[in-house]
Amino acid sequence: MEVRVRYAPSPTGLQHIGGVRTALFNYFFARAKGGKFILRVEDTDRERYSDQSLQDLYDTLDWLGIKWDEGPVVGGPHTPYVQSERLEIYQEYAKKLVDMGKAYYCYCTPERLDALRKKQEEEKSPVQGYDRHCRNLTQEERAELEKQGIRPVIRLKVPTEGSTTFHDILMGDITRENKDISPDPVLLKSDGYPTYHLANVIDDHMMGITHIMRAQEWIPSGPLHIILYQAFGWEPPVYCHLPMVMGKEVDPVTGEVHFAKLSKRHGSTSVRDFRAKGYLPEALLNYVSLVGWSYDGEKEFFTREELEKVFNLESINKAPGVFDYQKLDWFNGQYIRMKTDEELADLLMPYMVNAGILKETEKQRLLAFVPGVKDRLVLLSDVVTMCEFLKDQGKPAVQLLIPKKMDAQSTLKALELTYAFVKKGFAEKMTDQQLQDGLCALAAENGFKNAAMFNPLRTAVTGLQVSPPPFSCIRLMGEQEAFRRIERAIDVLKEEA
RNA sequence: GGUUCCAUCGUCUAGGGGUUAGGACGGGAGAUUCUCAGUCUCUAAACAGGGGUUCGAUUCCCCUUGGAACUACCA
Repeated sequence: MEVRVRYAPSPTGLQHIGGVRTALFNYFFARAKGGKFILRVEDTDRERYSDQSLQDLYDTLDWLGIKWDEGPVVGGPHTPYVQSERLEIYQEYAKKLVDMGKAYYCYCTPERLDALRKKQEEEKSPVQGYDRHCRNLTQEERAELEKQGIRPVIRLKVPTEGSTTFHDILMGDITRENKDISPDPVLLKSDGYPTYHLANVIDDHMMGITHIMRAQEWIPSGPLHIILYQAFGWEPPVYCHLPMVMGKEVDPVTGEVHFAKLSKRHGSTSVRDFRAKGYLPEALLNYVSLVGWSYDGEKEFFTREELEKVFNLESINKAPGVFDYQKLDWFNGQYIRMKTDEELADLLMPYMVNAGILKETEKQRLLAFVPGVKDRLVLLSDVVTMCEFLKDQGKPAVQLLIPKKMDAQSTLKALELTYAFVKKGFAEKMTDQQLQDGLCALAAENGFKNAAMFNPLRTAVTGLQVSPPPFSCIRLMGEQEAFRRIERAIDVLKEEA
């Protein structure tokens, strides 16, 4: 049987790491099995829905290179794939359940439910949730409430006795006493929209989903969904609950470490933010795939294409995993280093333009600068701070120009020699490597250490003591400006000497 | 509180009845180097505790402890 899996997010916020991990695992599994990956938009929460969230979903999957076989935009045999366009289906099936005596209309007001909840909390009642007030209303009582114009919800009749078990490929059998299952959850809201439970079960069935891969936070509702499948007389799909992605937080006061669902963490975990900071899609995809899944414990670099072949359910971990920002950073640096200068320049350009450092047309300058920063970048956005030196700080302080164990006199000599050489080198269109080798040779000839040549040059050109390689900096800022700054530094040294 | 799930270095993980418990990030040390990075080498660091089962358990079972999730007309 063909594997059919889906990613079914709710467009109520930006796509975050946890969601993307679920999407990825579903997608890879489908590809590895030669099956179909379906995208379904679960936009049944009208209060929290936003168009931007939906757009963000598409943008994110697109950025990661994840294409869906069926779903919105691309269509498919089970159109529509957007739940708000399938309302009649849910309503019809909900009514069917009522007709079969497996669900019922409930007229309880939000106020009554609130009061109930509060009371249960105050009394520390071991029983929580709906009190099944409307479960056994008579025809007359219902007619009366209808007359009052109350729009009812439809609730599922959860059996009060016995237990329900479902099988999870990772976790094994999971059983819950029916009395512990959410008492008669709402299936159809008073606005006519379905809740997750209803819509999810109906769509998964109608769309022929074979494997449900979702986060472990859904385990508690597993039995509930089984009851729904049974009520409809449908065969439930295979379940595979994915370990959660956790965030680590250290209390700044007590120093206590604590963990929580990453999506509940403060701070940015949206993919859009990662993207904006300059994480590469291949790095994020690679790292995220390794939270909760591993290949052999050794190999950890995977392209998307490799994962599409090699991903398997058996190697998914059961325990939740902590999202490690440092390791992600490391991956990002590694992937940056794998880029060609040309590719990296293209990736960096938007950051330069955005920061007002370069114009779109100045790619050649950036290209000349790239070799100097490639090994230094962790995030693409780091390039902006690495261009700090472009700002003219004015005359450099003498102490900054003079390297350790040298004086103004010798530094002056070194910088003059360096300047003469650099000027000539640029005039002769030497490469960075030639310039570097040449300057080292010059240092040796004159009994200077390399640092005696490079450090004053760096400070003269950048005004800083830490910077990308001087020649790279010169290429980015332009020879004219660089030479002006060197001459100015020479003047400073002359005054001192 | 109730219910359910989980448990190998700080983190992600490999392994599995008999191993020097392996790798990676991060940490530490060193090398390279014009600064910072990067790169290379070395290194410290783990089977939560207690009971079983067994000739032998980190591995299988139970309990404890710890962590997490759920407990909405949100998904």
